[in-house]
Amino acid sequence: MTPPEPLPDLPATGWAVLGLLSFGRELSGYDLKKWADTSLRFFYWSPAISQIYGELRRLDGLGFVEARTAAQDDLRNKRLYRITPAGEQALRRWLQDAPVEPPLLKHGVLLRVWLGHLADPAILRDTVEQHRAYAERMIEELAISRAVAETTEDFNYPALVTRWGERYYAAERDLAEEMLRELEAMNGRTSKES
Amino acid sequence: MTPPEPLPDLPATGWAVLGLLSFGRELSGYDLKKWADTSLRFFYWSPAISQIYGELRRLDGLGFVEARTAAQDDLRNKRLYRITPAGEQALRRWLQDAPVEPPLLKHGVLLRVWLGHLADPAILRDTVEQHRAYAERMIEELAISRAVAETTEDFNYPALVTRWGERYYAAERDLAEEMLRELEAMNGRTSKES
DNA sequence: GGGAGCATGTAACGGGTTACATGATTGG
DNA sequence: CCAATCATGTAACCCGTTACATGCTCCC
Repeated sequence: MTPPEPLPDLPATGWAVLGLLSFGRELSGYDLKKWADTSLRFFYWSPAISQIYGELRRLDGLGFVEARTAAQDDLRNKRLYRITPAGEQALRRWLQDAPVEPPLLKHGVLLRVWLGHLADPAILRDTVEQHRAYAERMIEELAISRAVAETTEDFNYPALVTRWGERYYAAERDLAEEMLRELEAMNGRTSKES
Repeated sequence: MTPPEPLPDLPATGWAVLGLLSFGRELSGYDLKKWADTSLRFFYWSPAISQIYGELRRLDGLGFVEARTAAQDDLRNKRLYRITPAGEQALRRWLQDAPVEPPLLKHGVLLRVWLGHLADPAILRDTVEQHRAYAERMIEELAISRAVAETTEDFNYPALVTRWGERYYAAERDLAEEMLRELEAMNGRTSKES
C-alpha cells in the first residue's frame, strides 16, 4: 500500500467533467458538452466546449480518464473517454475532503434593481418580468430533464437535483412577482397616471 | 449636441463599482470594498480589493469618476472618488440598454449531491446541513443590512433588494431542508441501522 | 510594543471565453 | 447540394484572484 497521494487541485470544473464521466458511460467531449447543457447548467453553469477538451486532456494526463480513439486515427477523430478506477477514487476523495465553497451567485437583475434610483421604472419592471419568464423557462426545461433522469437507471441523485431545481426556479419566479408588486407600490402612483 | 458616444463595454464589475458611487457619496477604494461586502455580496459577489482599485483607475481614465487626493500627495495617500455627470449618464444608459444576462449560479453543494452515488450518505447530509446553516447566516446578515438601508435616505432600492435577499436565502434554507428529507427517504433505511 | 484596521498598489498566475480553423456525416 | 450537426482543437485575450510590498494610525 502506497501512502495516499494528495489530491491534485483541479478547478471545480475539472471535477465536474470527471463527475459527468462517473456514471459509467463512455462519452466524447462533444457529448459531455451537450449533457452539461441539460444538467449541470441548472445549478452550476455549463463550461465552454473548448474548456471541456482542455480538462479532458488534463484528466487524461493524471490518469483519471482514458481515451479510446474511434475509427482510424488521422489526428482528428472521435475520442471516447471513460473514467478510470484511479479517477473514480480521486472523485470520491474530493467529495469527502474538499471544503464546500459557498454558492456563487451573480444576479444581474438584482444589480439593476439595486440601482433603481437611476433607472426608468418601466424598464425596471420589464427587466424583472423578463427574469420571471426566464425562471419559467427553466422550470419547463427542468421538467424534461427530470423526466429523463427519473426513468434512467442509477440516476436517483440527478433526479433529486432536478427536483431541487424546479423548486429553486419556482422560488425565483415567486420572488420576481413579489418584486414586481413592491416596485409597483413604490412608484405605481407616480407613473401610472400618464 | 455631439452624437451619443457608444458605451464602453466594461465588465459588469466595472458598472457595479460605478454603481456603488452613484449614491452621491465620496468614497475610497477601501470604503467601496467594505460596502460591497455588506451589499453586493448577497446577490452579486464582492470583487477583490485589488480589482476595485483597477476598475477605479479605468473609470477614472474614462472620465466616469474623479479622484481627490486627501492630504499631501506622497504617492501613497488616501484617494476619494466621486462619480462625474458623464459617469452617471453612462450608468443610466447601461441600465437602459445593456441586455440582461441570465443569473450565474455555481452551486457547489448541488454539484456534490448530483454526484451522490459516489459519496458517503453521512457526508452528503452534513454538506447539505452546512448549506442550511450558511443560508441562515445570510438571513441574519441581511437583516442587519436591511435595517441600515431602511433608515438611510434614498436607499429605497437597496432596501428592496435586501428584502428580496432575505426571502431568497429563506428559500435556500427551505430547499436544503426538503433536500435533507428526500435524502433520508432515499437511504435512511440502509444507513440508520448500523 | 504590537496587533488590528486603514490604505494603495503591483505581479504572477489560472480560469474561462470567444474567435478561428478544419473537416466528416446526415438529412431535407 | 447545402445546412445542420457532429467533432476536435489552438490562440488571443480578459477577468479575477492570491500573494506580496509598503506604510500609517489607533488603541490596548
